[in-house]
Amino acid sequence: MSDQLSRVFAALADPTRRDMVARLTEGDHTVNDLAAPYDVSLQAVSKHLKVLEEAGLVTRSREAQRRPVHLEAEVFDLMTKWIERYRRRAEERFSRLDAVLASMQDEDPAHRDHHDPQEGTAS
Amino acid sequence: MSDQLSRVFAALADPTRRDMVARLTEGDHTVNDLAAPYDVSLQAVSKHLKVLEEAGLVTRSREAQRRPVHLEAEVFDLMTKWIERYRRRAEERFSRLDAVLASMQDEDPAHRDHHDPQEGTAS
DNA sequence: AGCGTTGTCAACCTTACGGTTGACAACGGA
DNA sequence: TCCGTTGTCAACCGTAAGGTTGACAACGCT
Repeated sequence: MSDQLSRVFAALADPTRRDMVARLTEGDHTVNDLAAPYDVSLQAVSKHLKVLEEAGLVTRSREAQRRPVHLEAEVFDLMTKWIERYRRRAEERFSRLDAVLASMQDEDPAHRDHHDPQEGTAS
Repeated sequence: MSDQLSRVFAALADPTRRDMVARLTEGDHTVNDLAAPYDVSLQAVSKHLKVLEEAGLVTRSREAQRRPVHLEAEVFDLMTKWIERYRRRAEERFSRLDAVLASMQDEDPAHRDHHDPQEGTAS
């Protein structure tokens, strides 16, 4: 679980943590505040926050004895970039496939061009 | 780990599985084929594929004794939707904050509106 | 029919995860 | 100064994750 992308995905794999992130989009919250809706101990929530923090999704400052939690939405970009990169690749592949199928319908089925689309080097 | 969104995030939290997904954007692969680059047993790869399959990211058909693995890229939308939804919320909040700050400079700082925004249900 | 290839299933091991309780630090307010 | 509030740290527990090895099913080939 070394790299950040893994930590971000792992952090968001938990429904409680996703819900916390969702609520933090409305503004900063204290830990008690965040914990209120869930039927778990405050300590458990504290642990969840640690996970979110280590993923870079959240930062915690100090304000007297309170510890306001703040969402760092830029980290979303990390995921979006990864997802969009491979979604795009998959779609390009579909287009290529469509093209091949189209040319197969167009032309004489006897001897087809074997398009052999260039294999892109993975990552 | 009941809901699909959790399963998808969890599936992509593993670097090996992310790499498999990345390679599958170039086209279907057999299990042995997929396993080749990694320094783990074939059985481990088989398990990874099971995780990806249960997350809906991948399907497996049959072709003689081979079991070609196919990427189901539509599942990406699940994540993108979730991410974009809350990213947008966070950005809207920034805009509102900017507006408040602007009005605070403009107006008398005595008493401001307390917005108390409606809590969105995270699903 | 027998063999090699391809892949899964089952059992097991170790480590990480999510939860608990108990102790305690840090701070504001009476 | 003492107390309540807020939150973290540490120890522990049960379960799931990711890895291994061994057995074996399913199929093509000769």
